[in-house]
Amino acid sequence: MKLETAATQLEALGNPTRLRIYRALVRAGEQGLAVGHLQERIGIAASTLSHHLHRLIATGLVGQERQATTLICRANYAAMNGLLGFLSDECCADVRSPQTKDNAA
Amino acid sequence: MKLETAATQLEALGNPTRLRIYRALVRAGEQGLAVGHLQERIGIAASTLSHHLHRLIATGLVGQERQATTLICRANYAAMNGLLGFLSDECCADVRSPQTKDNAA
DNA sequence: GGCATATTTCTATCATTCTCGAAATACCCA
DNA sequence: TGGGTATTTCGAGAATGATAGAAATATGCC
Repeated sequence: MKLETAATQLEALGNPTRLRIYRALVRAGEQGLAVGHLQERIGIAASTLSHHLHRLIATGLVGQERQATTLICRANYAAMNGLLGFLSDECCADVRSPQTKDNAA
Repeated sequence: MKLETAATQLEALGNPTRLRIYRALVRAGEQGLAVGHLQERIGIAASTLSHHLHRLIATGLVGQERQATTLICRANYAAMNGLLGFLSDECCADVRSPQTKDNAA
């Protein structure tokens, strides 16, 4: 994973409102959660929620699927695992042997 | 860990420049890295680097220690582990059993 | 087609962030 | 104390982000 991709995903999760949204979606599991239900749960304006959802979707952390008039949102677990992998590989895994890694910034 | 704390740390890592800084510090290991060396490595203005370092330090992800005229920066591995723990516990761990968690957003 | 519900897009405002150069400060050494 | 290096603070400009109300669009149902 490119550093810029990881940064974009981290930034997406780095807003309290979006982190709440994402957490709610993860807790909803495979079943997902409709935008309207998300709105009730988080308690923000629909337009604000739409804005934040777009950012999460743009990073690949969240997916959407239409079911009739409602849009079901789901957390993309693979994306989160990729991000955690990046953090582990690039930023955490070599605490005890930093010299084994390319030291370029 | 509070959600707001996690969001602040994620936001701190969610900027490409800061993620580079953080990665360089992690790779430097326990020895740490002087601000000046960081600047050479990342290639940004000293004032910009200082600004970003402050944000990383404010979140607890990075620590600083004075050695004469130079300031040594170090990654705070405990903080990163706490953040990864939050993501696992709150956002990832219960993929297979979402109903066992408090569902409030 | 017409209505109802769900969601987005548009528009606007306010706040924050990123970046850098210049000036100021901190620390050490002679 | 004077000078030199390291780093921060100040000031400013351009860009981006968060928020929400109003209007527009999408979909299904009758």
